[in-house]
Amino acid sequence: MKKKILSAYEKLLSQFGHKTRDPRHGTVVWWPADSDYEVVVGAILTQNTNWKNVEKALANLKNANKLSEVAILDTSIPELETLIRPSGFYRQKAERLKLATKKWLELKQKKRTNDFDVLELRNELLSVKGIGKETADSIILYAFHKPIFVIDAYTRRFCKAFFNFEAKGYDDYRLLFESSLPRDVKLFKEYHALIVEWGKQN
DNA sequence: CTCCAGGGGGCCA
DNA sequence: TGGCCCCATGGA
Repeated sequence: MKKKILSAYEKLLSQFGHKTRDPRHGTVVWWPADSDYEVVVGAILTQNTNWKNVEKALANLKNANKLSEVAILDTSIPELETLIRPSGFYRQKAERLKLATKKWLELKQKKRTNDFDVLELRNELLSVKGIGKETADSIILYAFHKPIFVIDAYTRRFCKAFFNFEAKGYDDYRLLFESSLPRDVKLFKEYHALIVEWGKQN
C-alpha cells in the first residue's frame, strides 16, 4: 500500500505538474494567499462553499482593508457579514472568523516559546467552534506549514478510485497517507493539491 | 427548476 | 459512532 500511495503521487505529478512556488517558504504551495493569515480566513470561508465565492468574499475584505487579524477583530459582526456574504453561511462564518482569528494569534505567540507538537496544535484548533478536522488540518499545513495530511471529499473519492480504499472516519484516511509517506510539508501540500486537481476533472 | 461546492455544529438514538 | 437537519450564496 505504501508504494501504491507514492506511485499514485508520481502519476498525478506527471499528469498535472508542480503547483506554483511560494517564495516566502520556498515550498510548493497550492493554496492561493498573500499571507498565512489569509489562509486561515479562506479555510473558514470555503466551508461547504465553492472557491469562486470565497474569492469574492476575500476581494471584498481586501478592498475594505479588512484582511488582517486586527481588522477582523475590530470589525463589527454586521459589517463582516456584509463583506463575506458571497461565500454563503455568512452569519456563522462572521462569528467563526473572529473565533479562529483569536486562536490563530494565540497559537502564533505560543509557537515562539513552546514550539507546538503538530497534534497539540491540532487539538488547540479543534477546540474552536467552527473549526473541524479538515479546516484545522488545512490551517496547520498551509498556514503553519507543519506536516499533516488534509482529507476532503476529493481525497475520499481518490482513495476509492486509486486504491479501492474506503474508510469510515476522517482520521482513517489521514493516517493512511501519513503512515505511507515521508513526513514532508512540501510533499503533503502538493499531494493534496494534486488530488484536488484530479477531483475537479472527475 | 434542481444540484452542489475545497464543512461543521447540534441533536438524537 | 451514525444519521439527519440546518446554515446561504452563486454558478452550472
